[in-house]
This record gives sequence, structure tokens and C-alpha cells, in this order.
Amino acid sequence: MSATSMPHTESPSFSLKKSSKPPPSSSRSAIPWFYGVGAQITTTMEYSEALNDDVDGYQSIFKALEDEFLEVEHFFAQPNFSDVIDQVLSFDAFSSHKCLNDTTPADVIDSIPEICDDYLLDSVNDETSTPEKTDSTATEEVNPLARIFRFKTKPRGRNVKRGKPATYDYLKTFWRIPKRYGDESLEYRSFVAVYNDFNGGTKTDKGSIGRRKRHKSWSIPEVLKLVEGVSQLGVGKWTEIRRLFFSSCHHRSSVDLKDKWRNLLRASCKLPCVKLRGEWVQGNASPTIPHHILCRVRELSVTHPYPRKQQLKIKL
DNA sequence: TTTAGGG
DNA sequence: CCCTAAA
Repeated sequence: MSATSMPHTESPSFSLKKSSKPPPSSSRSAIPWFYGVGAQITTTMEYSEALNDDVDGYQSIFKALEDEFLEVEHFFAQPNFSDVIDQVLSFDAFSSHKCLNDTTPADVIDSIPEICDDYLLDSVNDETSTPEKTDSTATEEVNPLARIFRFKTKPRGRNVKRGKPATYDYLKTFWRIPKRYGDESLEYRSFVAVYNDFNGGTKTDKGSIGRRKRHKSWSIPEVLKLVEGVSQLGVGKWTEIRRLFFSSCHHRSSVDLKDKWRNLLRASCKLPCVKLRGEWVQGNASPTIPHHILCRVRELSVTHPYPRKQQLKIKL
């Protein structure tokens, strides 16, 4: 995992000086050191440096990850925003995502954490497991965030060993709490709390770690892409549709497309039949899909019938 | 690995 | 969104 393309010239400073000002969103965890992410990041960077890894590359990654912690708004607020973007995109890990020119900065930012996930997981796997400094003086080395990075995503692609199911359960097997931590220790509880928060889940962990991914409601352009995809490739070709129409949406999986289409079908069935001042009256739901789009969905549901449930299996 | 469907 | 039987 070499990042030879990484320009070393006057790389913009990524130190965020996040201060202790909490993000606007009050939904964030109230864990004391949660907002001290900056410091934690630094620690992690030093750690990777010790591992003789590409520090600059990690800086980019950690910067992006840090952003995820701090919400996008904070990221945009940085004066060297564009520099950071350039830096991040110049990193090898993003080579396959250079087709981002036609997207907005927001789209780019949105895709970074996802990309980082994969790459970080790789790098961590390469590392010879967690350092086993058994001496009690290695307290500084224990960086909860390091483990958060490691497990924040589900394994996929080359990140998983062949033969093993790419499930969260498998991922969990990687998760280890240092023995020197009691279940009631501050470190442990903080770690778990932050971890859960980071994964956007209030999931009262029941042995389940890192489930839900952050909810991202579908934008109209995304819906249009999906509709266009279905109209061209038909229903059921979600991997293809994703590849052709969502190459720049790294947070929409083929399964997401399938789910969305299902929801669109449901919505299209409930099309209002009332017209007011030339405009179709929308259901009354919140940001709903424009009427004409739902009409299109309804048409497609006929043109491209959804594969019906398998023939009912006869019970013997 | 990808789908279809239920949760 | 998650989870998983089926294919």
C-alpha cells in the first residue's frame, strides 16, 4: 500500500485545533473526550509513523475520518478546505475515485469516509496485530480510536479472508478489548460509547458492534438516477445499475438501490388523484418524491415488472 | 457474491 | 437500514 503519488511539497497542515467546542448537533455523544478527537488522531498518526507507514497518506485519511467525527460542516469551515481535498484525492487510495469531477464538493466529502474505511482496514490488517506491550507503562499507546477505525466498517473485497462470510459477526471477531481493561473501566465504557455513537447507533450493543451506518436520505437526483437505471437495465440488475449510475455515490450499495426501489414502488401505489392549480397534490408527507417521478416509477413497474415472489413452495 | 424479501 | 435464505 504505497502512496508514492503523495506530493510532499508543502502539504497543508491538517491540524484542526478542534478546540473543545462541541458540534452543533446535540445528538452527539456526551462522552467527555469525544471532542478531543484531534489529539487522539495525532496519537494514531504517530503510531502509524512508528510502523513505518506513509505518514502523509495517513494524515489525509485521518483528516477525513476526523471530519466524519466532526461533521461535514466543520470540515467546510476549514480555510484550507480545497487543499485538503486535493491532498486526499491525490492519495493512491483514491485513485479509483478520480471520477469525482462532475460531483459537488459535498459529494466528494461524502465519499471520503467510505473510502477511508476500506483503506484503513487494510492497513490495520497488515499490521501485526495490536501491539502487545504487556508492561503497564504503555498506557499512552492505547488509543481507542485506533480500534474504532479498524472496526467502523464491515469487511469487504480484499479486506476479508476467502471462505469467511463477510458479515458483521465475522468482523466482530477482530474486536478485542485489552485485557487490562475491566468492563467497568472508563476506557472501556468510553470506547464503547464513542464507538456506538460513531456508528450512529444507539444500538444497545448485544454483542453486536458497529451496526447501522449513518442514515443518508435519498436526494432527488439520486432517485432520478435510480429510475433511469431501472428504465434502462430493468429491475433486479442492481449491481449493474450501481456501477453505471452510482459510481460516484460510494454510500449507496446495490442493496440500497433495491430497497429504495421497493420504497418507490410503494409510494407510487399511493399516488394522489387530486390536482390543484395544475399541480398534483402530494400525499402530505414530508420531503416526498415529486409526483411526476412517482408516475414514472409506476410506468416502470409495469414495463419492468418486479420479479414476483418465488412460486409458493408447497408444504407437504 | 448478488438478489429478493422479511424485519 | 439490517439480516439472511437462496441462487
